Amino acid sequence: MRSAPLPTPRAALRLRKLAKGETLFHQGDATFAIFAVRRGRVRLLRHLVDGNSVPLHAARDGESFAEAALFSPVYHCDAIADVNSLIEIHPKDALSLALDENPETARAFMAHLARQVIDLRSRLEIRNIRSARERTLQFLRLAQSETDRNVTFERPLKDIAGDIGLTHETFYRTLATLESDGDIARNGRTIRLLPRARSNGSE
Amino acid sequence: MRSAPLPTPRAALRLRKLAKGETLFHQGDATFAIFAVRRGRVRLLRHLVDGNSVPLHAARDGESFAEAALFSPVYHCDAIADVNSLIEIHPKDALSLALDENPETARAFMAHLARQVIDLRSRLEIRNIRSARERTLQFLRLAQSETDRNVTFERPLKDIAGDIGLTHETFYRTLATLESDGDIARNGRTIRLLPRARSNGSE
DNA sequence: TTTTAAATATGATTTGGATCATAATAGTAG
DNA sequence: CTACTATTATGATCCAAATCATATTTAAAA
Repeated sequence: MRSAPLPTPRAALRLRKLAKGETLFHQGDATFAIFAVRRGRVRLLRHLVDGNSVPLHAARDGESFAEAALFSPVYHCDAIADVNSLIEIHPKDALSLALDENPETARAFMAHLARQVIDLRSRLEIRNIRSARERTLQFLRLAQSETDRNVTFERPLKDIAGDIGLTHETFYRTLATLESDGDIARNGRTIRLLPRARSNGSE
Repeated sequence: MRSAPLPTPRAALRLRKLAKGETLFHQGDATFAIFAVRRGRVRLLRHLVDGNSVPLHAARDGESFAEAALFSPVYHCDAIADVNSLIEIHPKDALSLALDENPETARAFMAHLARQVIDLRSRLEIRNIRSARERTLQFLRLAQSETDRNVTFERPLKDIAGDIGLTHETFYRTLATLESDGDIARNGRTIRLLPRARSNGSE
């Protein structure tokens, strides 16, 4: 459920390479664009009045970020490349114009945002499950395709573990247990939910 | 950082009371509106092909939900009142028309969604912090007002604990420890971050 | 190819938050 | 005012996931 492309006119889209540690924008800078990560990882960091800072997000491959810049005169956080990254730059003026002039475009952008909201809410919901086993099962259920019951991860399981808030050790172990219990079948990064993998039958 | 109202024309807005357990819509139903919770709580539940179901979200006071219905012919989950609730109904046709005809309105809706995306991402980020103490501190830092360093919770601390993924016992204990360490000052549901409460200075 | 690094995997141990229990306080309903 | 309920609070114990350690396998680089 990665994000769809932003509806920026082709001609206006720019790309920029960021070296590890390089800053894309600073908190307080005038907003000039919103962005998407083509390749790499960008950390968003908010500085507080008391001198502390709070990590807000780490945007990864395929993710857009700083969408709110469209509606704000300044950025509300720093954006710093965590690793060498390739970034799509969607200039505010072009995007804003496209959104105002073309209702189709506006709808596409709204849909993009709405989908993200849904996705993020469900991720939070999954994190409310304490048990590694149940959390993993629910995650797999949500991630499975509509047609077959397979999930294929394009990224290392190690990273998936982080996504759902488990250490990689615990995630590997949990998958091993689920497999030996007959709840899932595995083939590398492809996992199939087996029929017996039902929710806790106690209710 | 509760959500702003949806930009529905006054005349089109409807209200509906839901009794505890009552269903607002079913997965697969044709979409007719998006919603907001005035008072109460609504659970969103997705049914899977394999017969299992996954909780997607629990929308509470002030929250909008099913925003994606604007862009989909059918609902992708059930919505069931968890407790007696009062719901705002924002009919699709009126809202859709308003969005298409008035760029201002469309912008307001986009901003509403974008703000939610930011908020949700930061909540997820906070959940990546394992230590109850650090998670609580970061949460307070994000929640503090821009001007003074106070946070006042309108809801029971018990509920706040759930929001950040801690049991209420642990949350109470953590606050007590932070207070006795001089990291925060408390007055009921108002908490002030004290200057010495800095991030882990090790990096 | 060989070398090196990253991902996958699993064992041993620790620990911090969950759980269970109980109580005091505040808030609400009668 | 009294009774009842929800919230806040704290102690004791437990346990599951984190941590630390160590291989093995896979993938990438030289």
